[in-house]
Amino acid sequence: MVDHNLTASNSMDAMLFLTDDQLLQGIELMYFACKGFTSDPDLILQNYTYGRAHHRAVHFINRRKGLKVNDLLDILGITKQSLNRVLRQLINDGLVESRVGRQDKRERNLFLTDDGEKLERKLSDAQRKRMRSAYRAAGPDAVMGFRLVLEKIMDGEMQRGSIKIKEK
Amino acid sequence: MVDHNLTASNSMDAMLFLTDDQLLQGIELMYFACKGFTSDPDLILQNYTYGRAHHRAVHFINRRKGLKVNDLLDILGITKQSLNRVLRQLINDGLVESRVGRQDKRERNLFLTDDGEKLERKLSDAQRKRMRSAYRAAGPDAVMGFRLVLEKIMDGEMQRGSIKIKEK
DNA sequence: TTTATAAAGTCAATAATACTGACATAGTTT
DNA sequence: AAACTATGTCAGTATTATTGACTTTATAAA
Repeated sequence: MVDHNLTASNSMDAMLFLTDDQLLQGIELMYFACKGFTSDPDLILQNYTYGRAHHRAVHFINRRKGLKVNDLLDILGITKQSLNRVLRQLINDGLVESRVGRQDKRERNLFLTDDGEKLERKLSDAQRKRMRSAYRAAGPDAVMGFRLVLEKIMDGEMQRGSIKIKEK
Repeated sequence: MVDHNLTASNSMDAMLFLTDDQLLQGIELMYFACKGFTSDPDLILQNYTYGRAHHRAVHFINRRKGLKVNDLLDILGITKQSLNRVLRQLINDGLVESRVGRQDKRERNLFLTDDGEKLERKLSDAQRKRMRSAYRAAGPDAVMGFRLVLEKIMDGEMQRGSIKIKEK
């Protein structure tokens, strides 16, 4: 096993953590964890006429209630034509409400209806359950590390402008 | 900031780490990190006639040299019809070699050719670079935690049989 | 040795999600 | 009034996945 009783500034860290093989292992770990993470909601979604795209939309509308269509486009990183198909379905089915903006009437603020919240709940419960048991099993210190590394992975992306999240 | 100077058995951990909001934040973090992780190779692949599916195949053939077609199917979790299209292209283009099994001649062992290794290298270099800088920035302890949590997330999946990795 | 099973490969039809390009409508700015 | 912005829509296409049916070749079992 790798001795991790080191500080980040220790000159040995490169040898211990940054070999190509170690990095590839990390990459694979990410791949499988990502896959595992979408599998629970996917199973649930099979009983609906919805897919992952609907899940993502519902998730972010729930997390940033009242966000604008453009905000959602930026977050998801897809074209408006792609989002439109999904959003139209969700609105027609009464899961999402699109309210005309109060200041700027061109804008539409998106909200989940009660039914939309029900679906969101159903989908995220499965993921939360998995996340909770992983967090519990790994312990608080590991969770801090997990979050930190993921944030650092994202940092590179943010700098490239591929992920845009407007913080108000 | 959250005080993480705790042990995993501390009874406060639930309150500190396992609120629905904390869990949703973790879920979001996973989403963005996964997205960031595929974006570098995606950019490279735009210059080819290949997509993510080819990348995944090339990655695992490199990581488990000589693996059988069925092994690759299990790892990727797709149908053989889906894999076949990808594999056929890679073989025709001379990036992957398919050798008849020595003991069981029904089996095909898959290997990367020199050209295949070149592409694999090109694709994984981008990901390794990102992983390396994230690991460096986060530090060794965080990396241990990162790996541990990801493994725990996968554990649930393995138990469900959704991910099958045959260890020899 | 015939029969059954297994590994791999193929063809066809379909679905979900994304893309580009073109265009429309309503509202805001200049 | 003209230009721009936010949203919505239609049409066509690409990638990656699916299911179902079938073939070929090789191994295992009766």
